[in-house]
Amino acid sequence: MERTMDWEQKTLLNELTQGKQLTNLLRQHLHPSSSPETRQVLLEKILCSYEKALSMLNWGGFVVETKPTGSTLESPASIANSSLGSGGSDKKDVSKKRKTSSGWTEELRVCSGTSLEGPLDDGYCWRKYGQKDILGSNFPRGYYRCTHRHSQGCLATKQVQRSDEDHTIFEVKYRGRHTCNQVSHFAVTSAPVTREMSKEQGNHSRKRQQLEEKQKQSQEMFMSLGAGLKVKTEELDPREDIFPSFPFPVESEEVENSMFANSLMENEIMGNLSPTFMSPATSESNYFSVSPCHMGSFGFAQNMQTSESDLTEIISAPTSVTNSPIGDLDISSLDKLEFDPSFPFDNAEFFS
DNA sequence: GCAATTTGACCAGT
DNA sequence: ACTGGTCAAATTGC
Repeated sequence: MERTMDWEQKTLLNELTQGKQLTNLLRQHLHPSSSPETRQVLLEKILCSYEKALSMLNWGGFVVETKPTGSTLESPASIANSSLGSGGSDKKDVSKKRKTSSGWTEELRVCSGTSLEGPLDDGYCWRKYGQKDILGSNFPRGYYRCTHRHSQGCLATKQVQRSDEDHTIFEVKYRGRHTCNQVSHFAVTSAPVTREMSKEQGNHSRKRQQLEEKQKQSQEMFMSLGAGLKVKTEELDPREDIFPSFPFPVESEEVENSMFANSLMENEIMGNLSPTFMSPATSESNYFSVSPCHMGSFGFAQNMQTSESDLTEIISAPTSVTNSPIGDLDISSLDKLEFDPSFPFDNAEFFS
């Protein structure tokens, strides 16, 4: 019902408020004594907040100018808020409105080719809210939204559908960005828990309760799947891709785009995920300390569509999965920092 | 009893 | 009119 609007407004308000607070912070750090990095970060976050807010207001128009610079700030919430009209249907504003495909920011293919069937989970808690038989598809498409939709107003959603060609492949589309504080251990540990396949397998498990169990499982799964996993991003209309707003796997692409891509990519492609960079501990701790834009900036991955198909093959699931949590962490705006040992989080205090 | 899933209905875009 | 996305009541499971 009106909740949708409330959330949007709330989110919008939060962004604007955040922008204001960050601006104040920046003002405080205008002193010469303050480090330039700090100011830079604050600046980016401020921009991030405002872009989010603006994009929210412009959802329908897809107006988000992203700067191909390192400080990829994009409008996260925009997409998320876009439409997932939550609950209220009777209200004219949002409700059961159907968004065109353009709303989907990312499409991935998760292939679990080995013993363990089912797609990898991205580490978030999803709640299924619908299923549809799609014309021309042998398998139904499942619709999921973030479990924290109501509690935290997280508007992230995803679609999962088994591939006709290869039923071991799950095509996953994401839309919206997680604005919840959810930090999944799966994600961190790259554990794949597959809710989307729950139906097919009749394996319904309540996440929290069985979290640990899953974690184990998924880890094993992950290990076994390892090489066999593939995560592909499919090309979308360039225009539609303006919003690369999805945290999870997409990340791999972003990494490619990012300035530090080279070095990182090398490592990842070679199968050496840099644990240091994405150590769970780091992720989580940073997650909270640097959350202002944590959902915000993954974009620009799309620019890379060029060699996507090839790269994606290379960029094995491990990478994306492993990274997913981080993606959520806000690599975007902090990307540089993440890799800058000098910057670190002694500055994190600013983001409280 | 609560939370998640299922599933038919509803709605809007094409 | 058809199709895809979402809602929400009913169902299921813990």
